[in-house]
Amino acid sequence: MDTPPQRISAAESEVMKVLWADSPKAAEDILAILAKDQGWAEGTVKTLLNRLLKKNAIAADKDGRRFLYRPLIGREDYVDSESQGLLDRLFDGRLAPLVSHFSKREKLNPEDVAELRRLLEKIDDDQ
Amino acid sequence: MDTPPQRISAAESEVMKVLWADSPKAAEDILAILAKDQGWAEGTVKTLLNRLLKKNAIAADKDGRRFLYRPLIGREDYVDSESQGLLDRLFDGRLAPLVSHFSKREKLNPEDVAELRRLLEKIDDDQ
DNA sequence: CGCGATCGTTTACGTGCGTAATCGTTGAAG
DNA sequence: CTTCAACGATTACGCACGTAAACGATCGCG
Repeated sequence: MDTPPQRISAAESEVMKVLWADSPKAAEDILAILAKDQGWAEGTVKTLLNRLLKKNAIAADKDGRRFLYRPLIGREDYVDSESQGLLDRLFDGRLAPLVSHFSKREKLNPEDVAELRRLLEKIDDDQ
Repeated sequence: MDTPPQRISAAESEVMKVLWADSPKAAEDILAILAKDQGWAEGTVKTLLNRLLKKNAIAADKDGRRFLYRPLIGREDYVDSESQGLLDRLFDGRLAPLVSHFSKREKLNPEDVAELRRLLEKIDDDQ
């Protein structure tokens, strides 16, 4: 009876980020990282872990007296839905208008452009 | 004393979208569009308009007995902050990783690729 | 064997949001 | 003038979220 994928909030995604970087991890470790990076108190992190558990976004495997947490949903899937959502909302679902937007806004430095070019070449080669 | 730019919520952005498409507009017109597109009731739209007013995202100019609404913040600025936020959160603020993500996910059709290539050429020409 | 530290669970609370009903004002029609 | 309809303003309400404190179980140490 796994609940269908629910939405992961911004704060929750910070927890996911930690787990995606390296898992499984004990609550203590997660807490340590988030206390440093986000300045969150222990209770905050505990709550977020529980909400993620309820959403079936992570799993907790008993390891002796504590639990080890690991992500159930992949980072790729999360990133995918988030970015697709933005593209749909703002750019009619198309990537090019987004790039165009950034270039108009001069948010593209030469390095970015070079990397994009490399990417396009690679895509060409692949097909 | 214009309050610093506040965050525009998803529902509110639907109202903005209507105004960005064509403004100024009377509440009645906005309502008609959103009732059709989003299925919103009158009260809902009124509330959103007021919240946007409080956020200084739109202005209301008296036109006889009614008001005509117009956006105060530009669509470009909104799009900019939204997309920058996503890039920061998910792609370390860089555009290339996002494009890479989409290509890996096979979300790029040849048409997209062609358009991206055109864009890059144009950017090259411009500098 | 009891006690305290350590985890996880439960409860809490203010805020913003989505959605809407109700209130109050005011111009227009009779 | 009086009353009605139209419009904006105010109030409402449940839910998710960010943030956290309080509670409860449990394991290891003395």
